[in-house]
Amino acid sequence: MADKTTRDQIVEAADRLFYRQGYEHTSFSDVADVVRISRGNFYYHFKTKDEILDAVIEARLAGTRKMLERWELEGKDPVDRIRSFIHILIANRADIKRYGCPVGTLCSELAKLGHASQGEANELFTLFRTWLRRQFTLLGRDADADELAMHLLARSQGVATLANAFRDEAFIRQEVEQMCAWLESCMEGAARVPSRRKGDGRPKSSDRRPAG
Amino acid sequence: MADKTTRDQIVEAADRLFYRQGYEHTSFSDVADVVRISRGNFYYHFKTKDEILDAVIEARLAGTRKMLERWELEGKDPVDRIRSFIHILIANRADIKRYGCPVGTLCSELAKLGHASQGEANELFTLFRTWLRRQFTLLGRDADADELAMHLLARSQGVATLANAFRDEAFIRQEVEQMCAWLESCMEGAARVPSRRKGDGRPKSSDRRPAG
DNA sequence: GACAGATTTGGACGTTCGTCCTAGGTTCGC
DNA sequence: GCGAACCTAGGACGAACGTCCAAATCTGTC
Repeated sequence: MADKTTRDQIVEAADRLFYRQGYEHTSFSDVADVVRISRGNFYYHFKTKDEILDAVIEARLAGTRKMLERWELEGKDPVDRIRSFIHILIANRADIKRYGCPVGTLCSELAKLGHASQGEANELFTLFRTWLRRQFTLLGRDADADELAMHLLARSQGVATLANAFRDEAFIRQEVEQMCAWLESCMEGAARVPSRRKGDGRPKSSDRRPAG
Repeated sequence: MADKTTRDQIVEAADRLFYRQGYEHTSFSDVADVVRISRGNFYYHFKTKDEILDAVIEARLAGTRKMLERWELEGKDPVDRIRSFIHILIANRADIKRYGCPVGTLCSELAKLGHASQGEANELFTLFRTWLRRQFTLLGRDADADELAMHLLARSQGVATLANAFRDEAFIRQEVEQMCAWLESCMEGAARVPSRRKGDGRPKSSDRRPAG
């Protein structure tokens, strides 16, 4: 902690505060109080508040990419990897209950503000979307991989929103279980996972697709 | 429009602006510009900004209750009524794409602000939850009616969040279709709808429950 | 037409915000 | 141990905010 640069400390504190209080509702003073620097010091590291936001988003993007790579390596097959995604709801349930989803709430807020960095923030969603899509493609669901990815993303978002509103962790567990069951049912009758090979002539996967 | 009281006009304009820009990001001046009154006039009708918010929430609650009653009357059976709920996503797709869900985004914002009116805003969710639960109960799903209601609420929320982030109306249609299919599959093998009678000794409904 | 109550006006007030500047301190190569 | 580059402190600045008030205007009644 002590050897981190001031800039990193600012970004880290801003990240946490933006998540907990929202971007607009977090002031320079709030961040300064946490990092223990003077308000004027910000201007040396960032010219505007928007620049801090961009740095925070960039940090989150980097963290997310790293996490997805880890899942990619650790998961023994796509189903297992997708389960990793679903289970972040469990891992972060306490924060989600109190503050909602970090991605969803940020994107929603920036959309309302008409903020210029909406696109960058949405990239966070796209990261998950693309990653999930690849997993479903690997499972032989080429035709509707994106649809399935978006479906799963949406369900996670909804769970986070309601868990936050009702302050209900049990609901998270409940829905996570159902999402995992849905994932299993998705793969019923699907061909075995191709380790690496592509285009192994599997029949079209659109014969049966429980996507809801 | 002309014969509406100033107070009603304020609430109406604030409602729209809170939805589109967020509560905190909407100033007295913004509302004043829309209603064409001076900023000072607010104090005559409302003592604080929070009071306006409470009035807006109350108006939304009243509107929602009325809508639910209408669905109750117009729907020929619970499945049909639940479909009405699902289809608000279609009816409001343009607004949802641009501003997200009015309920979800408000609750999320107030949660981040630590605002005192969180409870009142969440009551909007509870209204839907209770109504949906009753519909599922009428369908004979007593045991998991609340679970099903929450599930549907969550999915709607997720759809709204993603449709907003990706500015994607097609995704709304896609998911609505799947939700309707899910609703049908929910009722497979379920007893016929009991018109009014309660406790007709139907067997426990937990034998088969596609809730995900 | 005068009066009383309801409504509206425009601006003052104090606070907080993001931004910006300047002066002082620290670090490190030479 | 000196100078340059890096970093920080503290406060000034104007703008915007929510709040509040005194005066002006409107409305209906007698």
